[in-house]
Amino acid sequence: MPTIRDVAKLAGVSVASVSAVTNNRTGVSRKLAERVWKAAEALDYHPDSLARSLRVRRTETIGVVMPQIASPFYAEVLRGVETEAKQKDYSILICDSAADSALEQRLLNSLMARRVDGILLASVDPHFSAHQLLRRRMPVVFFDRLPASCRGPAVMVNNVEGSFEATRYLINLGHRRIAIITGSLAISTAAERAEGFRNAMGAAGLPIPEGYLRSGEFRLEGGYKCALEMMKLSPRPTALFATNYEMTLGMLRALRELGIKCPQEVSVMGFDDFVMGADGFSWATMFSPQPTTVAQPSYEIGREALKLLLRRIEGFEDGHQDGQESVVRLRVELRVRESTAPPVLS
Amino acid sequence: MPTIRDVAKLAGVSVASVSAVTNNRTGVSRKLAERVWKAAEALDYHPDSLARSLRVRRTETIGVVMPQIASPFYAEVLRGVETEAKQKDYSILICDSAADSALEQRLLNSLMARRVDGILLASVDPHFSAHQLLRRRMPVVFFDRLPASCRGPAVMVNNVEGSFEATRYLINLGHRRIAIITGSLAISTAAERAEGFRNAMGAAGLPIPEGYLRSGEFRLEGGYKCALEMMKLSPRPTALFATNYEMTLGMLRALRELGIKCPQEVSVMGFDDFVMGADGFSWATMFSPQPTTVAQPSYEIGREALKLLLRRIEGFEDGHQDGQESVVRLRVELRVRESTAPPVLS
DNA sequence: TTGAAAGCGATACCAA
DNA sequence: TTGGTATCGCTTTCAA
Repeated sequence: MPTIRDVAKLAGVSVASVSAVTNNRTGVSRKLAERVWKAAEALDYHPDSLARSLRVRRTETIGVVMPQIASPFYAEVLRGVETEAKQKDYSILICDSAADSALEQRLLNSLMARRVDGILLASVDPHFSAHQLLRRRMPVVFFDRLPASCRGPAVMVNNVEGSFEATRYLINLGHRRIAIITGSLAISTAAERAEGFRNAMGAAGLPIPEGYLRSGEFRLEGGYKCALEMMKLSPRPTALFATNYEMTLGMLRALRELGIKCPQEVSVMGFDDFVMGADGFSWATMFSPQPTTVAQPSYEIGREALKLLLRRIEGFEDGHQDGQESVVRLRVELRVRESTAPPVLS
Repeated sequence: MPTIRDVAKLAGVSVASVSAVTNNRTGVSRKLAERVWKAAEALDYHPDSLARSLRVRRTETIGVVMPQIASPFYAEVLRGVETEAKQKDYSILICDSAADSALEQRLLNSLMARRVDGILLASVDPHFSAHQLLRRRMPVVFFDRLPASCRGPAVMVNNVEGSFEATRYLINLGHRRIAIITGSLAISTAAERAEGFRNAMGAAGLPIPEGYLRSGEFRLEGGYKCALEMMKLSPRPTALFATNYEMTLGMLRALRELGIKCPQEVSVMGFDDFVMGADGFSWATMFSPQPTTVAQPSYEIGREALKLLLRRIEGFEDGHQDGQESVVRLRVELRVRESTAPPVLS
């Protein structure tokens, strides 16, 4: 691989000049620039960004750590991050922690060793401590969820209100016995969605019987198993509320296996929407029944998170570390489809 | 950020010794090692991998470039790559070319500037030339698809045979009028799947009428639009064969909108399976009807591709560039579900 | 067993 | 406008 020295030699100039040219710095004569470009081309020269970053102490790269890239929600967030990053000429390093907090820790260390300029994090660990990051002066912005001991900066959605609205929608349909399944309540999103549910039930004077609020894993299996068990309760719920994408699918699957018709016998309220890539087709239309869901602006979450991080990076460079508690809340939206209907009279 | 010098100073030893210790090299006294570790801990020292890579001329990192991470097929391939990489202590840089060949080029350049040790590529450009990579001595392994001008190394599936079997299955069910939709025939996977289809139809002495073989975009919309049009043909096909995941969904959606019952009125053969993350639940079970598909061993593709790349990287280091044409073909598997049935007699 | 010093490939200051 | 050279943080001879 040719280095800047090779180019300098071939062009008959100094390395400083080559550097000036390749970085389009002002104050170089056309003649010299041309010679340099020609030499660079002849040698197929490409600057080593490792060496460059080492010197300038900046990588123009940010790291993104999330629990599962394959999940449509996170994939869509990622699209938002990438879009915004491309505009700002930042590269991004994508890391999938596979919902494993030890792996997450390794990935964070690796990102810091790589000297990324900042990190976007949806931590799998609800007790994650930002201490290690702050100590190393690594700018970080949380998204989707906020660990208990952190106050920001973060980009999230208004989970409480969204969950409240969704529950109220079911109540307005006439449902009285509504059961909810959330992720581990240690995770902020799960706790907030449970809170919105409780608020709405309380406001309507409705009880939440034993077994009607379950928290399990934020996964397909979690929704599946919980739905199976909830359908054994008596009195049986007339509506189920699943608080993320995977759980929604799991519940629908359980109902199908039990031969319980949705929405005729039981309504299902889901969470997260099901958009597919750039063409805007919604996956929801592929399912049967098409799930009514609380849709998060995933793409926007990604964009906002990156914007906030870049502001924070500049802040670090300028020396002031304020804005540490700024939390951006984006609005969710109820998308009514087929899986919800008034309850059967009983 | 503390550097190796700071540690050396605090421990009262030379930087060379610190380096020796942190890299667990043999031949350092326990005493010295202890002093160094204590100092490193006290300072919260973490080696700069940029500087290290610059010096050792190796990053222990490989780049993966794919057209769409959000697609379940590629996401699953990625899981395979990550699993294998973790075992071998390699980091991976994930790049989403968003089916944009200019962006793909930028990403490749960025990866090379970052001095990754090798690249895994599913190029969006069927006429991609590996010239640029070879000239810069960058080891590359293609996966999923192989550009026309390249002969390997690559990891792919036996598309021709898989498509042949799938078509034969439909024929054995009694179908005579079978239509297929593929991606652009310039892409090797699409061409191979079309070939398997033709072979099977030919072997059975069946014609492929005008309009029965369409190639469009490898997307949901492509499958959707094609199915709409194929259903207008006369005579109308009794079975449709979609040759990737998104197209399969698009076709099912089109049939539903047209009010055409699947599989009672028209059978649909799909491609790619629908597994969801590590829990092994198949997405296929969420759809109605559940699609019969040709399942690719996506996860294995990822693992094999990484293994092959690592062998290739070692080869480059040892100076011999052979194995450039080795193509690994993995086997697909027909998974019969609900979307296929014998044709209605007419 | 430990340390001094050269060098990886860039950038940037300062002098010419 | 151009060039010489120190420097970024680390590894790696080679000599002590």
